[in-house]
Amino acid sequence: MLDRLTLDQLRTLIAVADSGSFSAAGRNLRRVQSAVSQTMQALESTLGIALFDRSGKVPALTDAGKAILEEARKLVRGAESLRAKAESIASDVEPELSLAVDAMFPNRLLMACLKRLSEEFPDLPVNVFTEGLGGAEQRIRDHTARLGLYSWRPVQDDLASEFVAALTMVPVVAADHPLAKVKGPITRAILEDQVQLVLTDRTQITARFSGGVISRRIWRFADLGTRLEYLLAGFGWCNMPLHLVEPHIESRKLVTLALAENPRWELPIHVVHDRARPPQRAGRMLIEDLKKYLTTCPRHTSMKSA
Amino acid sequence: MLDRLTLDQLRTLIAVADSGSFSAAGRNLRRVQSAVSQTMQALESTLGIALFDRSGKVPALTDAGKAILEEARKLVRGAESLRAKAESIASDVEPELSLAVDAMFPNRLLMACLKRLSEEFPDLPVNVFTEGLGGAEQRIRDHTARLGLYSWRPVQDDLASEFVAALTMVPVVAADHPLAKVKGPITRAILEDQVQLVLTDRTQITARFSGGVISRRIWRFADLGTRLEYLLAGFGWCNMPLHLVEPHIESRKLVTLALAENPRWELPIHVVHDRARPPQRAGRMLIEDLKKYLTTCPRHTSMKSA
DNA sequence: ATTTGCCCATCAGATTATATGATGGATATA
DNA sequence: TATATCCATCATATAATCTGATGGGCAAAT
Repeated sequence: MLDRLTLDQLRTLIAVADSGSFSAAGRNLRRVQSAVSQTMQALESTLGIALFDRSGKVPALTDAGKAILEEARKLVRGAESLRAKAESIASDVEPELSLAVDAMFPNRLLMACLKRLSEEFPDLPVNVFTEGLGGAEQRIRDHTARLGLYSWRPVQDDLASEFVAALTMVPVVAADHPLAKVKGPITRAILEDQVQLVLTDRTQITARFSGGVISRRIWRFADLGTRLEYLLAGFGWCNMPLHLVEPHIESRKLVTLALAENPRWELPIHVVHDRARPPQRAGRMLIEDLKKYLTTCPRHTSMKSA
Repeated sequence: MLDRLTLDQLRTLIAVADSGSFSAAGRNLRRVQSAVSQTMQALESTLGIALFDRSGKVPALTDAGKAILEEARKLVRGAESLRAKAESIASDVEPELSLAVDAMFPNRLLMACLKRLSEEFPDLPVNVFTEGLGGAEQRIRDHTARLGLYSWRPVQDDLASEFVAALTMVPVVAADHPLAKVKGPITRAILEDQVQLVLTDRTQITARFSGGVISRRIWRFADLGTRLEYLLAGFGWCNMPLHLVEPHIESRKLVTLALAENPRWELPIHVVHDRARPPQRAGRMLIEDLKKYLTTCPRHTSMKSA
């Protein structure tokens, strides 16, 4: 034995501290009391300090013993972390799964897929980050998320993507907005004078991307929810995912604009990961489920899949 | 054995990775090669993954092996940390010693004491933080320093202190400053109209302490060095520790002011620690040395000790 | 092609460490 | 006093690790 300190000694110390006596620890560890006694003596001998005051009926931890107990807990947690890593390698399952999802993506769909994932991998920690423009990609790049679900930009050598869905986008305005009263197709000339409510990128990733901007007068918002509120309040018009505005259209709070150009268009959504960090079993299962769901659930009529 | 993972297995893995082969690792660990081979097999069996690709002449670490190696290094460092803690408990020596020292304290004296400390405890890491007004006490409070050497304020229930020295303070001005030309004692009325160069507290600890401020016109500095430069440049007067200005006085760059009140006064310096964190052997030795040095070295004539 | 040096896996047996069960002493409670 | 529970120590059984021998393989030098 190269060095006499062992993880077993430390686990036994923790068991003694948590159970209150050597024999209780032995019962918990399914060992005889004398084995616990000997292991504690071996640990004291290895470290060269007294961990227990044995003047009472039951040995009491010394101050030194308490300090070492704390270190022991850290070390045993580290060992559990190493074991977890080995297990995830062996099973080809991620130790955890972090998703960065565009705020436009339909949450009901994602929740259904994540519920199934949780049933298959009950111990898998899952983080879901809802992000605005550019935020999801930023998370892939800084490794705070493993998978992204967002409108992906092409020509990215370090990122790999798969098309998952096309999000139907419609131009809408509040029912009491002047644009709602225009008869016939709305030309670009009419739109240019109206306020367009535009999403802005908190990051610098899409800073130069100005696709879809038609109006000369622009109000910018960093998140979809705030923009929707201003839309409903009649401040201007914008393109919105159909599934997010359908209830408001049906309740006549919003009106679809009949544009002369681009009346409806599709925003493609991809699942994206860093090429150096491909999805393992859990991630791959989630991706397959997302695609399957989009094929087999026609009630998501605003969605299209490959 | 409660659990088969051992620190010895992990140390052996590290030795193999660092030396390049099982037999080289065995030589480093003073073991036969077959013991290393068997230990690696036991580790692979314990974790359930292949750590080595054995198709070549020398086993090569797999990707999984590399990932586990990294975790192994963390864990072995944790074990070393626990051992260091046990050793410091056994020897009643601090694991490390951090000092927060007032910038006015004579560095030559402190260096001599620290040199002796280093000889007595060659493995003791030492940090010295030189601080302006209030900075040293802040470090004691936020536990970034264990001992402070500064002009201590009384009535601090959570801090304990010992008087170490009295620092002689003298009012000085640049030789070409108008104050240097005044004949006879300088009254308060004269001083009040001149710029006084004052140290200010970066922290809030002594924010309300304005002792020693006489002039109506005040320039504030956060550090002693900058203040000295402005003093030498003739911007104003101030009280300085004698040992810091003695060379300038002798070279006639600075002149001592003959004040009608308080011509010279003493700034008491204490060694301070948090009551909950008393000095152990190393700290106690340093304190004793500081006191002894101040008694036995009369060439530090600007210093007084208890 | 042969020789030399170095590498590793496996084996049998020696050595070391750990677990078990018995024993006796101590403490706390009824 | 009797009972229950605790621990340290001991002798022995069991398990784990180390050693040295053996044989196979690879790479470089002759």
